[in-house]
Amino acid sequence: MRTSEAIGVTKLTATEGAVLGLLAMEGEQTGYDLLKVARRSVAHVWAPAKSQLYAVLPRLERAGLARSRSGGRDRGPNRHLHRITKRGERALESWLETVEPGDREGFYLKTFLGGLMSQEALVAHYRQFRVDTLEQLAVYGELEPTNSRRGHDYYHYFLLRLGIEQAEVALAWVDEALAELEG
Amino acid sequence: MRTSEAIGVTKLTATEGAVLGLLAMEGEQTGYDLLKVARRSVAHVWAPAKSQLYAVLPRLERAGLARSRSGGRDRGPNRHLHRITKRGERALESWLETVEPGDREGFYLKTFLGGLMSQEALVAHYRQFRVDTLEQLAVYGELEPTNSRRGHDYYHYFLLRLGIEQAEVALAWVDEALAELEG
DNA sequence: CGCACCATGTAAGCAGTTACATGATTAC
DNA sequence: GTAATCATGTAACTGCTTACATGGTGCG
Repeated sequence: MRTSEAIGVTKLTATEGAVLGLLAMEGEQTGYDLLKVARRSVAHVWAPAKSQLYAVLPRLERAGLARSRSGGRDRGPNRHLHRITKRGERALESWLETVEPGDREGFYLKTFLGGLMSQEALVAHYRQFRVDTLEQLAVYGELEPTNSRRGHDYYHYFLLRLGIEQAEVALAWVDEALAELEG
Repeated sequence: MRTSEAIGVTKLTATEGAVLGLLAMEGEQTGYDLLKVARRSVAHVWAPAKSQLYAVLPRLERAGLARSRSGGRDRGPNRHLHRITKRGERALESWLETVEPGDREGFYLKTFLGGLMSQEALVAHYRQFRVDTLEQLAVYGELEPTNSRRGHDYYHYFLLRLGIEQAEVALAWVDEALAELEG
C-alpha cells in the first residue's frame, strides 16, 4: 500500500491480494472465518498465520480497500465482518492481472483466484509460468554437467535430480493446462 | 540463538545453519565470497540476500560460533575473513542431525550439506521426507474428490493436479535416493 | 469439570527483499 | 571515461512463526 494513490491504483502485497481475493470469492467474513476458509482451500498454496491475518485486515481498511462492521452478536468478543470495497475490487483486479516473471508463489495464488480474472489474464499467467519453468530447466541444464558426483557434489546431485524432475513435471502440466484453457 | 546455552548446544536457525555449513564446507571466507559461493551452489535451495548474510555473520560471532579476522589487504574496505569455531561445529552438527517433520526447506538445506553429517542422519532426513510426501499426497487425496470442477473449483483443480504430480515425482525420487543411500 | 470452538488481538523475533550509501581496483 | 567487480554495510518493510493474553459458549 506504500504506493501510487496518484495514478488511482493501489499496489497490493501477496497477503493483501490473497485476503481481498478471499473476500471477493466468499463475501463478508470475520477474520476467524477467513482463516478457516483459507485452511480448507488455499492452504497448500498460501497459509497465513492468525496474527498475520489480523494484521492485514486493518491495513486494508485504512487503505479503503475493505470495510468492516460489528457483526450481530451480543456475547463474546465483537465479531468484525469485513467486506471488500469498490476500491478494493479495482486494486484486486489490477493485482490479479499483473504478471510477475519468476514469482511462483504469486502464480499459485493468482491462478487459485482464476475465477476472478479474465481468460486472457489467466492465460498470460500460465504462459509466464511456462517460461519460468523453462528457465529453471536451463539453469539445471548448466549445473548438471559441472557436477562431479564426488565429494559434496555427490549430495548435491540428488537435489539436482529432484529439481529437474519437478521442473519437467511442471512443464508437462502447464502445457496441458494451456491446451485446455486456450483450446 | 535464542536458546539453551545451558545444555551446551546452541540451536540454529536455517540461515545460521546454512552459513555455518558453507563455512565448514569452504573454509575461511569473506561475506562477499560466501555470497558468491552460495549463488553458484545452493542457490536453487537457499539464496540469501546480501543484507541478510551481512546481518548473520556478526550474530554468529557474538554467539561464538564463528570468528573473523581482518584479511590481508591494505586498500578498499576491510576484508573480514570468517571461519567456523569448535563451538560452531558442534552447533552445526546438532542442527544437521535434527530431523524436523514437515520442514521441506530444511530438508533441502541439510541434505545439500549431506557430506557434513553421518550416513544415518542423512538417511533419517530422507525417510522423514518420504513420510512428509506421503502425508501431502493423503491431503490431496482427500481434497480431490470434493472438487466439483465447477465455478472456482475449476481453477483450483489445476493446482491440485500440479500438487499431486509434484508429490508423486518426489515420492519416486526419494525412494530411489533411499535405495542408493541404504543399498 | 474440562475441552473444543468461537473470536479477538499483541509482542517479539527471524526471514527475506529493495533501496541507499561508500569507495577502491581492474579491464575495456 | 565508464563499467564491472571487490567489499562492506544500514534502513525500512513485509512475511511468517511462536508464544502470550482474554473471555464466552456448548458438549459430554
